Amino acid sequence: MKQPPHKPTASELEILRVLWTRGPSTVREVHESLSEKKELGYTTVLKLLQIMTTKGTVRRNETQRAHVYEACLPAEQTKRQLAGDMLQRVFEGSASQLMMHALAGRKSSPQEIEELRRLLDEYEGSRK
Amino acid sequence: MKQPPHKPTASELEILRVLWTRGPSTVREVHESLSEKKELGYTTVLKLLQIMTTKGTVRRNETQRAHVYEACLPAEQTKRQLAGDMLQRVFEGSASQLMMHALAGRKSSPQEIEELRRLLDEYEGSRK
DNA sequence: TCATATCTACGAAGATTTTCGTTGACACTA
DNA sequence: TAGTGTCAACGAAAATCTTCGTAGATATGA
Repeated sequence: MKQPPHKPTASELEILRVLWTRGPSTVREVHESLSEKKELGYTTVLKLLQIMTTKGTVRRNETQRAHVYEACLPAEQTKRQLAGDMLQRVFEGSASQLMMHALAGRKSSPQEIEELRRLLDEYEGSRK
Repeated sequence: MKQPPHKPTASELEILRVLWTRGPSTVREVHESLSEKKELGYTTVLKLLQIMTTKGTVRRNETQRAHVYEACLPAEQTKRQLAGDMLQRVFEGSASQLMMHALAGRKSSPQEIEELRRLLDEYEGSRK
C-alpha cells in the first residue's frame, strides 16, 4: 500500500534539511552538521535516522560500514506539503492571508518584494 | 516573568480557531463546533482547554457555572507567529520560497493573485 | 425534595517525540 | 594480536500530546 508521506516532526525536519543540502550522508556527517547549531548526542541522531528509515522518510545504503542516508523525497515536495498543510490548518486555504502574515513582523528587502512580484507574474503566466 | 507564547499544537490550534471565530465560548460550545468536523469527547475538549489555560494560551471567566474561555492572543498575532516560524524552520526566512511552495500544487484564482499583488504594494508602501 | 442533567476537576492510559546509555560487531594500528 | 576508536542495534527513560472515564459539585424540573 502507498501511505501518505509522513509529516516530519521538528527534529526530523532539521535532519532533512541537512540531507537536502549535503546530499547523502552518514550519521556522523549529519551529527557534525547539526552540532554546529546545538549540542546533540551522536546516538540521538542515529536513532532519529533509524526511525525515519522505518517511516520511509529516508532510505539508506548499507554497503559501507557507515550507512549512508538520504531523503526519500526531494526538498521541494516536502516543503510544498508543509506549506500546503499550514495553508489549510491555519489560513483556511488563503494564500493571501499566509503571505500577509509571513511578511508581517519581519523586514523584507525591496529585492524580495520584487522577487515575489516576479513569481506572481510567472505563476499567472504558467496557468493561463 | 514573561514567557514567550507557546506554539499551539495541532489540537490546540483547532480549538483556537473556534474561539477566534465564535469569540468567548463555553466548553460545550467549543465541543459542539468541533464535533461537526470530527467525533471528540466532551471531556477531551475540556481537558485541552484546561491545559491551554495553564499554558496561558487561553483565559477563562469563571463567574458562570459554565466557564467561558477566550484566546489570550488575537488570531492575527498567533498566525503571524506560526507563519514566521515555518518561514524560518523550513524556508530559511525566504518569503519568496514560502509563497512559491504554497502556491504550487493548488489552484489560485486570478482574484487571489490580484489580492497578493495588492498586498505587496501595500506592504512596500507601508515601509518606505 | 429527589432524580436527572450539566459542569469542573482529577487522574491516567496510550501514542508519539526526543534524548541517550550500553552492548557487541567491526576496523585500524602499533 | 592487543588496544583503541567507530559504528549500528536495542532498549528505555523522560517529555509531551491526545484522549477519555470517573467522581463530585451544582443546577433544574417534576
